[in-house]
Amino acid sequence: MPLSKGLSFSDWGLRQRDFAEILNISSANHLRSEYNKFVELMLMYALVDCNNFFVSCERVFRPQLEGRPVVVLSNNDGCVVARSNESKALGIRMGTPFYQISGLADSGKLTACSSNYVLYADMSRRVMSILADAVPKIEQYSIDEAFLILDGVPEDKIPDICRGLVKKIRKWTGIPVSIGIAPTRTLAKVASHFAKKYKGYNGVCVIDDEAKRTKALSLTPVSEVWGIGRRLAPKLRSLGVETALDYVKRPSDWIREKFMLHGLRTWMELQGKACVEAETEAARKSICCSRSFADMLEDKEEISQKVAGFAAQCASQLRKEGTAAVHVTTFLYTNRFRDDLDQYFPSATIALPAAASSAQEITAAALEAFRMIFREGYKYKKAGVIVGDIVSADEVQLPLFGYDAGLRQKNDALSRIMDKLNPVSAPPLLRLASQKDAHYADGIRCEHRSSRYSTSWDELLEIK
DNA sequence: TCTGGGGTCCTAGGACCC
DNA sequence: TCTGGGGTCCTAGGACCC
Repeated sequence: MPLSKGLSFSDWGLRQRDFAEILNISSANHLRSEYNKFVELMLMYALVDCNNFFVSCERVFRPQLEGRPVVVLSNNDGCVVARSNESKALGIRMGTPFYQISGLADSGKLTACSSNYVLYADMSRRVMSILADAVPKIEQYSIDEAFLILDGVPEDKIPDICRGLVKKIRKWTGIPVSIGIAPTRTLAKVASHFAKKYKGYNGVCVIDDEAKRTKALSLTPVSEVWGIGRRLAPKLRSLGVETALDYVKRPSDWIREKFMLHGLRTWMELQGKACVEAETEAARKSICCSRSFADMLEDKEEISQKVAGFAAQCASQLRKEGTAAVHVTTFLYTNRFRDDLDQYFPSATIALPAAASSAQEITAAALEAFRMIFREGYKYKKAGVIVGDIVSADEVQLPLFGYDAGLRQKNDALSRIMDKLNPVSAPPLLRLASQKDAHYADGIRCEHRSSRYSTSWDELLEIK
């Protein structure tokens, strides 16, 4: 099949069928036009990544932590979720349970911070708004990462723009960032790792020619590639694939057979052929609220109050986003680390007669599911509620029969009052009776939490 | 003693229908 | 009594990301 620019599918080392599948194309005519578009699309992507983000946020308000080993802990001060370069150098790994390194903290060799998501969300908002002001469009990928969409920006200007952004963000927010620039998202990720790792780049690394690409891939362990996780990395190593370069050198059939479509996408991206699409701004499909308990719980009433609290939080989030959900799932976990105890990981899903977002309806369904799965005699460590099949609130279809429209109106009205009265980031004043005094964030251990410097005047004034 | 939370996508396999 | 295969839908589980 002849194609534009004298290229054929085999030049890409791909079968036509795989190509169509990767780009999610079904008709043959469509395939040709999409392929031509694809070949001509030669965008550059820039990935902005905040360095050790949670640690950097803590350091902005406690500069004495600069240059010292610091970690940020998960909820319940359970395990390490962020590390400074100095704590990485101490050999502390991501996900390490805190009790294994609390000795270092006690002896003053390490500073451990409980996580403070209100602070991190606010700092993230500041960084993102600087980026959004500087380029035509950004795609926020996570709390600490964003892709810059540089349509219409001359390619040779991009590195300078990015170097300017690194300086500006550091100066205005105190957060250090690294930027990777490359023709695909996956390669931009690789580039950002280099920008972060080697001081000489001054925070910006560009992969824009074949020599740089090959060099970068040969220095990148396959386990660090975006899309290759902790399960696949050992499998790849056992097959003799150590570096990202080893990976792209394997034929596409081999990749396809062993790692399927997902692996093939990564393979193309590493060759510099973009096929990971933009994150669509589609609404989310589910919302989850879950917590581990500081201690294991056995009492049915106590756990049901927690579940009611998670459900109320999900409902509140739905209303905030102007959406409603059809399915409500409740799940329970026993303590998976305790081999000596009986294990039980049940879940149940309730389908509502119509998509809902009121605290009453979501909570009632979550509790119904809870009653279906709860068994006496287990020690529960975690519970949660997921609301799924989310639709926009103004598109909710009400059933014709067997449905109390008046009750729904009352429920919605009460929920609106709760939204007005309850503060955004503090325990709510108004709760359902089933919640008793349970708020989704209650009962969480956080003995090392910093102040909410950026969002609370009282706490800002405490800075010494 | 102590081990996070919140998402997405893909695939395999079972149920069911014709 | 014996025996088939294809399509669709759904769900559970596994992989990934931060």
